[in-house]
Amino acid sequence: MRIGELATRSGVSVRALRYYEEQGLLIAERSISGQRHYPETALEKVGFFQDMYSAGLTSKRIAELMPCFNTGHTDAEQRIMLRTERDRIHERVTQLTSALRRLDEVIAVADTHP
Amino acid sequence: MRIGELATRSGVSVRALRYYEEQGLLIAERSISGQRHYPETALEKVGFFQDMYSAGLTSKRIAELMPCFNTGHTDAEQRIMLRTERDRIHERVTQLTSALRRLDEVIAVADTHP
DNA sequence: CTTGCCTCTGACGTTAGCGTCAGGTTTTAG
DNA sequence: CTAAAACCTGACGCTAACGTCAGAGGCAAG
Repeated sequence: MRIGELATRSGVSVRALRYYEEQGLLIAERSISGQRHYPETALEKVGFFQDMYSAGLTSKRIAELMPCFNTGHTDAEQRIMLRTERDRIHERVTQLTSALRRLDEVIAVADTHP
Repeated sequence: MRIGELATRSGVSVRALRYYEEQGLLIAERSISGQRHYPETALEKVGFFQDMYSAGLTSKRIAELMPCFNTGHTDAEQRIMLRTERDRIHERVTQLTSALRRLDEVIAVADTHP
């Protein structure tokens, strides 16, 4: 499929998809005229990118993760990085949960003092 | 206390504290010579800011929250905003948890295919 | 054929939360 | 008293993930 279709189906912008290619995340095949063509599997990858971005990983980190994601094979360094990111995200969940509690307290006070 | 002490005690930079003041979040009293002086309660507020920032709220949003945080009183509009932010954070926790699961899968594969 | 939508490559703009000088005053330690 | 350390106000820099033109080519329909 071409870039517009992938954009609408995956819910990201055309610009974002070209950006992913710039970053080495999602390199498309090209038609003779130079237009990008993506396989169906690109959809899944874009979803993975969104998850990772929303988890606070950088493009560079995600690029480093792609070999693992594609082949399921890793070296020692990659496994360390995987755990590092995992732990970072986990800590972030903890932080967010803490923020959530604080907001809930404020909300509770707001409800009893209307 | 002065800005340097608050910075070290709260773990944020002096620049950040001045930035908070720019954003209307934490306005210090001034000595005659113009130096900022903070009460002890500033520590708690800075912690609150950090929680909110880390939860993805903007300075503007946090500024809107401060009346609730300070006085415990809210109007209808503020209560709506509180719930909106709360829900946003909750959704983000869900996203992060999803990202965490994906990473865990990759890690699991990595461990069984060393 | 041509209309209209899609795509291409640059390349500059944006936003937020600070970092980092520069150049000058104030406070503190000895 | 003096030197170091801390503080002040601008003001420019930075990064990341795109947004947003501009200008030009590509492609299915009528």
